[in-house]
Amino acid sequence: MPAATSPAPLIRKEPTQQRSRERVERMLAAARDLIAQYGSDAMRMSEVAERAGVSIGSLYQFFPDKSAIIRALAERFTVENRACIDAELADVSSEEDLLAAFARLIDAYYTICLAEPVMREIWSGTQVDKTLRELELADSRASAESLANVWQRLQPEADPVRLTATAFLIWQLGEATMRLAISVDRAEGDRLVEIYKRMALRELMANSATPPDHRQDLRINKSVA
Amino acid sequence: MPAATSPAPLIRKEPTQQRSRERVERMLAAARDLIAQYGSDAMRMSEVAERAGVSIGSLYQFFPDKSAIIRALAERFTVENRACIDAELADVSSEEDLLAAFARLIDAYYTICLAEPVMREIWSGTQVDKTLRELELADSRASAESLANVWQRLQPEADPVRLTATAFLIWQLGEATMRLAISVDRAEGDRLVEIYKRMALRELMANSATPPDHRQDLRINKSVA
DNA sequence: CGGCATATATGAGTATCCTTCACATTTTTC
DNA sequence: GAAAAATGTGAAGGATACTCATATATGCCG
Repeated sequence: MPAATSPAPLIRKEPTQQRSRERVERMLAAARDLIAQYGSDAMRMSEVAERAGVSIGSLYQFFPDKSAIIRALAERFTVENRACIDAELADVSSEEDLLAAFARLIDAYYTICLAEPVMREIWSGTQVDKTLRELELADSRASAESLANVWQRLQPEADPVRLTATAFLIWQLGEATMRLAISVDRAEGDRLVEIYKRMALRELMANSATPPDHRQDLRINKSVA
Repeated sequence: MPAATSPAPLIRKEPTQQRSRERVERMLAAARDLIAQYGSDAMRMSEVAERAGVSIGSLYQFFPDKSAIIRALAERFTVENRACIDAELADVSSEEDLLAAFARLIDAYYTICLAEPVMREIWSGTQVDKTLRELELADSRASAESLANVWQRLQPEADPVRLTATAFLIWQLGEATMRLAISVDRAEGDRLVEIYKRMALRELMANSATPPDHRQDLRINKSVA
């Protein structure tokens, strides 16, 4: 469990006055627009400042560095998503519910990813630095945790470690699929998401519907090297 | 089908003389060492030159920019892998063969990823720029193509488009799993690879063993937005 | 050998950014 | 209304990828 808490803060100093809060919003909006237009690499700190109508110094008063702005935007996105996910999983009480809810989540996530050029650019940008990656990982673990909890509730006798790991992987692969899907043309993207959905749902079913020792012949050699 | 050919060349001018060929090798070796030690971000062009015992100008005579060196290293890696993949898939003549070969490939790939700090650093580096991503994508498509071909041979009546898409996704998700697995601790990494393997193999079986309209109730809503 | 063309080598210099800092201005507090 | 805290400024600093005029080595032809 490396990097539990963020080493570099997302914001240097929380703006307390009304004026500065508005300015910070303008900075974020400017960054957002610039990223949407040219990608996070091409985003220049000086441009963000200019577009927001503030000086470069003000920018750095609140955001410790360039990646902090990008992370701040990404975080808003993921926070929104978390709410969506928890809402969707809240009233799951059977396996059919779980499968249906998961399928709906995938579709909803795909829709959002397609509609949000900012996220597309952030994730495909080269400046996806370690902190952003860690943020994404932490978020993914949290989302997977929600899924694993519901799942565990439906299958109390399943191995929690394995369930958690599976949920985490499913989630991570879901994100990988989304990034892939939005980077190819729409038709292929749709196809890929559809296939992923089938794979994930199948795994959800397999883990809950059958006793653990089903199909053990597949495990060719458990560990490598 | 965007970005079929590389817009930026991997090398500016192929070294023709013996002397320069050796120097280019030294540059690559130096880059390799520095990346292995501190990651591709921390790699400085000036350091590469110094370590290789050449001037900064010589470096730029052969490599158009920093990412070109990284890509050149990545390409060597993927070329080796391609050979490995094709060899493994060459004498597949039944579905059992295919499943076994695929499982072996995953394990082998995982072993390599664990053993190659260079690749670990390259993929986890922030400077995974568009060109590298495109290179990876193209390579992935090629590998998936090999898989799809074998698969199609075993299942002539299957839909080629879907088969190709599935092979591509399986491959891409395999790479995502590897990157994830080597970025967490070993025990969790092993677990994740194992789960991925199961998912992938299940998908391989499902697509070949059953008629297409199996479990259509899973397709909650086919297209989104 | 001599000389011309081509390939290769050099590293100080340029360009581009991110980031800092000393100082100015506004807002809050008492 | 004055001290304190928060906020604002932009020129200057610093890091580093990359270029270019110039120099040297190598191959080639007579």
